Amino acid sequence: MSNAPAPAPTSRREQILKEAARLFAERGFHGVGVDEIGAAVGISGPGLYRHFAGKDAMLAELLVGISERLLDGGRMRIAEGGESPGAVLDALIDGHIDFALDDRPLITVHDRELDRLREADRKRVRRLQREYVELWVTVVREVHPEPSEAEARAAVHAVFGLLNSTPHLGRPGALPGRTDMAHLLRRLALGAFGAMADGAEEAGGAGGAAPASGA
Amino acid sequence: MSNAPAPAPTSRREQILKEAARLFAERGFHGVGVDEIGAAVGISGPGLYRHFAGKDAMLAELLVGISERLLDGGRMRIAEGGESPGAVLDALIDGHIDFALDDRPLITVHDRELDRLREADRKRVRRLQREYVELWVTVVREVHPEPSEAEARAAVHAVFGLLNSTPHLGRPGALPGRTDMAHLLRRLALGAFGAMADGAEEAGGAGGAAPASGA
DNA sequence: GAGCGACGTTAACGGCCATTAACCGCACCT
DNA sequence: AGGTGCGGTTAATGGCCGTTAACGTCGCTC
Repeated sequence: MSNAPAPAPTSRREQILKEAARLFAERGFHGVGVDEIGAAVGISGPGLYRHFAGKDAMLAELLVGISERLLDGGRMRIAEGGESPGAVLDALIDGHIDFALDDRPLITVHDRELDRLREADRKRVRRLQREYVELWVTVVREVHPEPSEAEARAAVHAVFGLLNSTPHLGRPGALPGRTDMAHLLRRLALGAFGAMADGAEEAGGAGGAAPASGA
Repeated sequence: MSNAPAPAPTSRREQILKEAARLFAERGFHGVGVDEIGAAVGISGPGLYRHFAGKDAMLAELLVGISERLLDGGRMRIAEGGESPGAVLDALIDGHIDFALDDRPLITVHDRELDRLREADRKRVRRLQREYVELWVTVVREVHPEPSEAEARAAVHAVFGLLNSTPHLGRPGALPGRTDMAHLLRRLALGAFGAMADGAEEAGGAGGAAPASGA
């Protein structure tokens, strides 16, 4: 309950959340004042309190929202099931890349401001994150059974770091465009997972276990 | 006689910086009060002003310090020159991993609080960061000449994200120990760079394509 | 054509927090 | 002894900022 008020497609709430995400990403939760957030959507200061209980509530809704969307997306892709575990992993990677490229500010805020939440919300977000990670770990281990679970989990975290690196990129166009970037990130991620396996089996079977599928 | 006030090697300043780094990493620059930092080193509150001009000064010294150490380390390893470009890249990676594993808080603060600096300091830090990246780009392109410079640069950023992922790891020991972690990260990084190259040449060589050199 | 609820506005209030003031004691030198 | 200065202390001070109050205005429905 309590949800589904938003009748309109892009309600005021969503507009506020979007701007808040951008500002939080740029200057940090504590670095942004409510007046700024208000100004960003054309209203000023305390007007925000008609839409949110407080500044904390905005952050909470942002973080929970991201985590849920990531997890739901992951579950969906797994449920759809590809032709092989490798295809599912590809789908997970592509999904995460879309997210990282399209919602940079959210990604930034996501792993930066978690501790500013109230205990309850923080636990909820952590739970969602953990489930998302475990989703990946499961799939990764189907594709690459050799490494230990601890290794696989660490590798998943590392690949998240890799995929989430886009926000750190400098403004200038000294970088590939969106499409090229997506392809590059996908390759890098697959390469990393492949190397995780290669090292673990030590067999020297460079074959890479035919990790990918697509294209 | 008072117990060793420790005028020793690790001066009060360094002690303060270390604790400040930890706290900034945990709760963010704005999230930490000077009283907390003071308490962490046994003195309280404004006593810090005997050692630093202000809270900002601590952050500035931290960020400049990290950036300089990273860059110097990188330059040194390049100057030493390995037996091959691949060996140099290995050295860069190992160096960065040591840093990431030993100075987690610093790494966290490093790419989180950059914008809280005064214009001058921020520019300085950015310059150092950029030089460090370019160092890597140069070496990477010697090992893997095929990809464009833009791709190589993006890949370097991504690998930084991968290597810097350690701070995000949960407390529990559900993860590899330091040594295993270092080996794993190294493999992942090399795998990513190898995949960057594989994709660029389109050779279709599914395997690791003998990415680096090292062991 | 009155009433009401959604949405804003501006003006306090109150707390937190970085920074400064004013003051202290010990170590060390002469 | 006497002075100097470094490293601390506790008590203001002053500003920023989240939040609340009190008050207006549409636009809608009965």
